[in-house]
Amino acid sequence: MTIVDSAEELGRRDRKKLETRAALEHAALTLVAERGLAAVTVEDIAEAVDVSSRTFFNYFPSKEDALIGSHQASAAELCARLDAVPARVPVLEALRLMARAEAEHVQEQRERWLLRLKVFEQNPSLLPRLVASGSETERAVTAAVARRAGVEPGTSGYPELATAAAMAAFRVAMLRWSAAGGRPSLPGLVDEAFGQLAAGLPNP
Amino acid sequence: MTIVDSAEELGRRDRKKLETRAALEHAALTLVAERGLAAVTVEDIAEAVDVSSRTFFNYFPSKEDALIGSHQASAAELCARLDAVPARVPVLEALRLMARAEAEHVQEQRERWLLRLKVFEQNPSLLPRLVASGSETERAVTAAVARRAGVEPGTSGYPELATAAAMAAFRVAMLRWSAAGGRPSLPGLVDEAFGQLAAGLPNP
DNA sequence: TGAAACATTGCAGACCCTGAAATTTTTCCT
DNA sequence: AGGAAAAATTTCAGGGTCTGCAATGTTTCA
Repeated sequence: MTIVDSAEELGRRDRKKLETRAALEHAALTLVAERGLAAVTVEDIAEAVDVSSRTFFNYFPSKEDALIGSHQASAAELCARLDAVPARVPVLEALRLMARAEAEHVQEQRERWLLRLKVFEQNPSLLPRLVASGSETERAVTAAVARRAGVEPGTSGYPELATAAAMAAFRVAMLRWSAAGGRPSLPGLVDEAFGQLAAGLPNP
Repeated sequence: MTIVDSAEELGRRDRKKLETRAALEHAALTLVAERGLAAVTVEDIAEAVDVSSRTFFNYFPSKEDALIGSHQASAAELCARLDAVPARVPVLEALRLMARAEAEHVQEQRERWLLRLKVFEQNPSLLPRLVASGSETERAVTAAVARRAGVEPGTSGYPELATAAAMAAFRVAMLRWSAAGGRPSLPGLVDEAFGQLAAGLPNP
């Protein structure tokens, strides 16, 4: 949405850049879905888009990053969503709202994400990166949680745990959604996971 | 402990293998702690132990794996611990006991683990691998949880979520322990994290 | 001791990723 | 339109990771 909207305000150059980036991403996803991660080289991907391999690395720092894509919510975006929730709302509830918003964002790009998740399932080495466990996003969200909870980071462990648990809930919801072919409502699955968390993970 | 015990029943060959493996692990950890992950090559590590780089790859499939080490509880071991807990104990409580046992195991190798965790903190790209994100261990534990909870895996999402949350709790406890220089009791920190989980992560 | 089993090594090679310089394309200004 | 400035792409060179394969040692056991 953001991309499409702003694309019309961009010059030819930046439009082409976005196109190339999207094409590389798409080629990477489809090729890896077909052959598996190990059987696809960067050169394959670059050739499918008809650019040099060096150009690929101008867009993505690694082969994996092309699969993860830039669709990932940026740390700043997630934190902004979190900060937008009134302070009286409990932390876990605020995290749930953040995750819901992200889930709706994902559902808007159904096909793309279902393909991506299929690739992730078939290549488990990519799984940890889901939801940006790059520890950059996690760190930022953790800091935002610490602010909200009124706790100094690094002492109680609460912000770290709440953030990690929320990420886990989101990841589980995404994988269930994917496993069910994208049939159920993703925000619904997110709510369900957060509900179990809030209830203290009682026996089902 | 397992290693030391069984070492005396092994022949010279296997004893030397364990020695070489441990030496490579130790060299990798100390070198990376000194210079950082990117500034240490496999050849550096191999040379420090006086073997060829090719031999390094006979022991570890990648540079990172030498840092993670084989001290990680194997999937089978973790599941065995989980299965050993009486069935009437709630799932989360059983996971807590499993994590505690693992924590005690870690504390027995204090220095080694503190060095490892220091390296992990300084090289965040390694963090996702902590607690066996190999998704092999996670899968096995998830299956054990599903069995215990009497749920068919892949439908409710409960086993996946409970496992992921437990792993997160363990990871947070480990990092807090490391950040505090290994002063607090690791099992205590684990208990604390699981306590917060069981309480539904209420605002602190 | 001799043979089988196994560990180590050197070598060739594919692949990943980076820096720097050369080339082409796009933009912008007159 | 014309041409200079800016930016993207490409080529090239090179270091690092990791894998087969064949050769060479070393350990084990009969």
